Amino acid sequence: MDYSSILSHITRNVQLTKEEEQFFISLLLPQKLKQGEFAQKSGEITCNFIHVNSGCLMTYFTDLKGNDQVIQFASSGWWTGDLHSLNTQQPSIYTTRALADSEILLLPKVRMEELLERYQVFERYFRIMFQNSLVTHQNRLIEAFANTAEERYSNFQKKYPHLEQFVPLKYIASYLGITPEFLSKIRRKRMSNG
Amino acid sequence: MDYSSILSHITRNVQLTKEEEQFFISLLLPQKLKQGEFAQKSGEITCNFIHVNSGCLMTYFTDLKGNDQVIQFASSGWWTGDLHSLNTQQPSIYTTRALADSEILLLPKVRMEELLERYQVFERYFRIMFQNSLVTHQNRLIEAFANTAEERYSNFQKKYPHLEQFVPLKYIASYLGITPEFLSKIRRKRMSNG
DNA sequence: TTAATATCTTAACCTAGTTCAAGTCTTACC
DNA sequence: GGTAAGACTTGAACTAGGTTAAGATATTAA
Repeated sequence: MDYSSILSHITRNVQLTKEEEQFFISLLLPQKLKQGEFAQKSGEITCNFIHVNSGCLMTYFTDLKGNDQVIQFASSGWWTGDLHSLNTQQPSIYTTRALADSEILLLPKVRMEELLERYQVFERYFRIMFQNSLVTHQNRLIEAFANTAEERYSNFQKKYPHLEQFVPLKYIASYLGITPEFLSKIRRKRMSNG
Repeated sequence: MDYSSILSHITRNVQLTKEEEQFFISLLLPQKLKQGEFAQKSGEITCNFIHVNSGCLMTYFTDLKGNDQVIQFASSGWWTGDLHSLNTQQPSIYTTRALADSEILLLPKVRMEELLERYQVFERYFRIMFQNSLVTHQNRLIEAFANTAEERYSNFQKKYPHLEQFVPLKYIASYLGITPEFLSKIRRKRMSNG
């Protein structure tokens, strides 16, 4: 397994010594997923924080009516998984699944705690990472309320130009908070208007 | 100014020595706001991270059409402000304003950096705080997509029972992502159905 | 190659939520 | 005390987006 991707993402924010790098890598469990396979199923307790090394995963939530609601797409360089379940060790309400053949690195909860205890630089790294992630989520919230579905679709395409090629449209619709039928309408309207 | 509230919120997550407590407090700038006054205006660069000691603040975003979109209410014990502007030192798109007479504590960006440099325990505190905040934001996102306006209003009332008494309804409507008119309708329907 | 299954689109009809305009109730201020 | 301004409600007309159901296009499996 290639660790250069995850290390370069970390060293964008903090500097690591060789020792810190080595220890960090020693904690990670590499795993390969084929398209459609699960990294985490809802109902299970989340034991690992997940880093995407290559490929693409999505996390979704199945509501009472049985509808899947896509919360997040995660491609190379992203952390994903259910933080709430990881923190509280309650069963997760989310499912995380590979949209393409993917390589992921699992950081088990107890190992992560060891890491944070031992090398303070990782407290800093995760503080910065969560802080940035929070900003992203705030933006998505504004996006969801202030824009129409069509605007959200445009913004999605700008932001994730590579995703649309291999993510089924129904999941994109779900991510945008609309039905696949309505996304179809938007796309059709676009075609005729140029 | 009384620092027991902020200290107790911190020591819920990490332990502080007397020295760390003292240093932390020495960085804070107390400020009193009367109802309606601004803690931060959009267009300005955010210099401070804001902690609410008493009272209540709201943060909103004014979109291109001139509509205010309420992002967050923050009452005693909450951190608020614009993290994106604080990080990047670009002008903020948010306004933060007192909904009631309030006491706030400002932690200036440079002081915060000093603090994190000097006492690692605060890296840990803010890491945990941002991590929890992220979970809250994820939940709000699901809430926004998966529930009707009426369900969101019910959940809001359960979650913030004290707010409705002094927050103007139009801001609650904005927080819920609907128009004041439609909130009126929901309330009316509720009355007649019991 | 064919059946089977999942994805995507179309169209008719339906509803949650918006827009706009008017009217009531407070609160604040000269 | 009168009037101005903001907050809340009401109702009628409208629209973004949902629902249902059917058909068209992949994609997969055998």
